[in-house]
Amino acid sequence: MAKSTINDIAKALNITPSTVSRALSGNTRVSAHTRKLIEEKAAELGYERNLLASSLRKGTTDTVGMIVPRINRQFFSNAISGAEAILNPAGYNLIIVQSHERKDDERRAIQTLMRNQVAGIIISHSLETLSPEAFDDIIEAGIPLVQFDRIFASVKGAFVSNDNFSGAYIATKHLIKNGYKHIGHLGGDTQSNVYSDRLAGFRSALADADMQVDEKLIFTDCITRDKGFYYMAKALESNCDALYCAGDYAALGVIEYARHNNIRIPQDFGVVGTANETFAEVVSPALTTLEQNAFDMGNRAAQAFLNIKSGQVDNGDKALAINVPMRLIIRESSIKQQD
Amino acid sequence: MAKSTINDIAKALNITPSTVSRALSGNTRVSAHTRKLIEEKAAELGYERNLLASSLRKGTTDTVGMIVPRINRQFFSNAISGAEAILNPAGYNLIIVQSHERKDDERRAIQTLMRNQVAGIIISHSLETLSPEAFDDIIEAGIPLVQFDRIFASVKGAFVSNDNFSGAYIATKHLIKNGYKHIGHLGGDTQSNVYSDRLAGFRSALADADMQVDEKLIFTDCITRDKGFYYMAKALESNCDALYCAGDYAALGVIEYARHNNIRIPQDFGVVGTANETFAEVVSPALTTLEQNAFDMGNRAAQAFLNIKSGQVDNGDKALAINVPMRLIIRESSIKQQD
DNA sequence: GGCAAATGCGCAAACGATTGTATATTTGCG
DNA sequence: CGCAAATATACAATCGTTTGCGCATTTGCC
Repeated sequence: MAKSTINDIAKALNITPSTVSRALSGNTRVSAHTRKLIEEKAAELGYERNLLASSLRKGTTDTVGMIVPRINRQFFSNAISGAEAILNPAGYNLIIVQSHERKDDERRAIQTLMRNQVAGIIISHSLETLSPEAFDDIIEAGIPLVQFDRIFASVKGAFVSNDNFSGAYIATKHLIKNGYKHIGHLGGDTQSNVYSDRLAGFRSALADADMQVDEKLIFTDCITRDKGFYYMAKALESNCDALYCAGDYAALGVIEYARHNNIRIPQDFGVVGTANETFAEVVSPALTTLEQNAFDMGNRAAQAFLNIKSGQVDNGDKALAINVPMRLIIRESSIKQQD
Repeated sequence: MAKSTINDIAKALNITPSTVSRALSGNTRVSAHTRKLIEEKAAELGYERNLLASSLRKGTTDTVGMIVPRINRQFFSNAISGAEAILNPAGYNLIIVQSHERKDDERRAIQTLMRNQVAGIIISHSLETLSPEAFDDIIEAGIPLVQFDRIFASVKGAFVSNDNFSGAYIATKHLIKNGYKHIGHLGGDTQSNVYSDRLAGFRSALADADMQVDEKLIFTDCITRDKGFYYMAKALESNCDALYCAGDYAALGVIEYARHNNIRIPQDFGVVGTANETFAEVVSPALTTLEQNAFDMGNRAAQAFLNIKSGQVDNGDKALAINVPMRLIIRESSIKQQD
């Protein structure tokens, strides 16, 4: 019932807490005999080390904080699993906090984590966060910081991002190769590296194919299903015949608009999404989409943290800047068929 | 850079740490004048309270641990958000751990949380966990415990579950009303309350309609897409014409099998799923499904924790046993049409 | 003006674990 | 056997906060 401490064990055995501590923390000089006694007593009393006390004394915790906009997105939940897969074996616990895409929540999350003396912070910032002062605070406090996916380039320190530019380039190229002629883009807020890079990749692919970019076909606040539906209508007014969407939800809206209006995908209209959400494979027609290797990104972000922690790389050093390739998963929605 | 402490503030102001502590923690007897001085100095030094030290001394933390099988399921991520929505305003932080449906991971998670002296634990156990000894440990250690969704009835203490029985009953009834004659069930491991209750509800609905239950049409290890696909074939061999599935992924497998084999849903075959995963609305035909109000459940679980914490209810008391109703969302896949 | 109550703050002991240093005991070796 | 070295344990300080107690000083009230 009442939690037991090393002092209880010490008292019961008529020895000092220091010996108990040493015995329980492993290797230091304690005789095999007393060690055995201590271990037995500890088991008997159901002793569990109080990590608060331990961390306070040691001045470091084995907890890493991870802040993401929302955990109910495949991308982020997989990234979390990827980070876990590295951190747990390394003896760290991961604590996960959602910012709900809100700046204030994010700030609060950072504060909470710092007050809890986390060993490091891995973050993908909320879309509402436009300036990263809070991030600099983290580094200044000497806490290892790793940004992933959504990056503030101005912040010192490690980051792991998708190669959004190349991904968008490939996706757009794919639409071009399939014979679509008037290709548009449903993107997100270009204040975010994610969306500005995707837009840039889109433009670049068209330029390389000597195709004109029609600015009327570029929408930069379109990452939801509703918006996708809405802007699809707009795009059609400008004779659009294909869209590269920076998000699958927007692409879904596009597909639904097409279905409601008897526009045949992929024959009359091509669409490529981004993220490979679960529904992408299942929706009809199945959605061609750019996959982000979320698990891998979480993995690398965690690895970057470990590298900083182990002193291989300074916190605040840009040495750990990683761009993870994206992969185009080709399905039905973008394969133009002759009829 | 170097983190500052109340001692730093005290020294700078030539007062004692106790006064600083009192000033910073609110109301106690500190003059307005010194309080102001302290607050200014704290801001100047960028002071952040060290929660480890604080909690150690106070003997309690403001952190609640939540253990779920996986965060990348709509149900669990929404339940987490629901819990957050209650706990954050109440001054608690939520730390989330995944068990990955593994018994050992779950055990480790419990241990970690307890070592971190969490204020309480909210858990939906892994499917691998068949006996709940670890749960009793939690209560014995005096830590408030709330089970949600997946419940061990033998464990003392609060729980919040779906009303799986009534939900399955309604879903099955719906298929009956739509004229399906030979209805089967794709369920999960009946060692879990979730699936045994759904199976019971299914049986009960058939019984109340004076319909025979064909045991060959009941499958109890079928909650994945692949299994759904596979058992759909089996079910058809026994002339099945509708399935109530205890999970949407299995229902998806059913739909895919039907599509590949030119079986028309809903005309020739009816299907109802459970959980209302994102794809349910999007798949074609759109899937009729039983919605679990995950957010609400998380909410109530958190509320139950608060009730225990505030002393309104004893930890280990069954008084907080809540069954949350499920709601049938009727879509295309179960509406038998005459043709 | 005198006395009780309230106020403001310091002192010091916790919370539970870790760890540098000191002390006692044992061991090894010539 | 004697002495140095190694081993096993104890002592005590420390991590940063909180908090009961105590002592001044101020305030309020008759």
